[in-house]
Amino acid sequence: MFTIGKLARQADVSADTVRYYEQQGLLSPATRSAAGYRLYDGRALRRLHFVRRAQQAGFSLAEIGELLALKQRHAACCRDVRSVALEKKLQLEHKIKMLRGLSQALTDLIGVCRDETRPLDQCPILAALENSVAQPLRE
Amino acid sequence: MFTIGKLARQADVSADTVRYYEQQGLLSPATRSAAGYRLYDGRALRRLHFVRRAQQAGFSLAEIGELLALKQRHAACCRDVRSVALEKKLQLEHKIKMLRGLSQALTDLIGVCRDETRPLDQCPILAALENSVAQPLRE
DNA sequence: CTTGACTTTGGTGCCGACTCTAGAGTTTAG
DNA sequence: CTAAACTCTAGAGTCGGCACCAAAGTCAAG
Repeated sequence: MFTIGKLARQADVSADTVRYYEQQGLLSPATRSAAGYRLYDGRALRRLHFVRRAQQAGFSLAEIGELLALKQRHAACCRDVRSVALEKKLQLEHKIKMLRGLSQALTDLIGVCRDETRPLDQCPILAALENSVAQPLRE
Repeated sequence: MFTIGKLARQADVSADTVRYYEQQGLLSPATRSAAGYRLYDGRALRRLHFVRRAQQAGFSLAEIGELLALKQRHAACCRDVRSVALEKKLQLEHKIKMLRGLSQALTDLIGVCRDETRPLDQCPILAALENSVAQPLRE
């Protein structure tokens, strides 16, 4: 059993973050010491790692909460987890498309600027921004 | 000369948004009426369009502030604008790479889950999240 | 002249994931 | 025994880009 600081160091997060996760219902101490210190065990450490890794995989804390809830319910099966992941992947790809649209719009803007020494009032980038921008992707 | 509501409608934003832009130093009224109403002219409208289009191109309000500041300085030239745009494009592409890494990590996770009816305690997705996740891209 | 639409200011709230503060109590190393 | 390091709670602050509110003043139509 170890205190919050040791837990936090092992997962490379701050103690504040651990307390925040607890407040969000993602992680709770195995028990408390007589003085009220949170005490964690190996399971808590694994759970904290789970949270961090799920974050690295792009899940929000709320979504991680769902995953953890699924883990609890024995009625749930692997398909449920898989569909959460699929849904998240769709969201990610949508976002990527939007960003690619933005990137392309910038490429267009940069492309129209040939003579870099031109004074600003003739800058085609600024002119393009005043009139219109290559449509990214509509949301 | 028109009041804030008319300006806002012409650019399809709310009057609150226009005031917010003013507070951020992006846009100010040409003058005020005797009663203190903000009064805008065509230049303000063009500027507001500029702000919105630059947003569509992926610039934050702070970055748009830089672009506008460049427009003011006559010493600046087209190259300066171009380099702001290039920088922004690099940031965008970095973000896209990160997201693609996430998406790939999710693909991997989804891929290991073959038998969807398996009970949760054998779910390979959850197992993978407990142990490690395909490294996205390190920030 | 009244009604309703508009505008003003200053303020608060929202999302997400923390981060920091203050003041008090606890544990540990020397 | 003392000083440093740690932990507790509750609450506020951060970032960006607004939305929403109230109370009061102003303007245009009928």
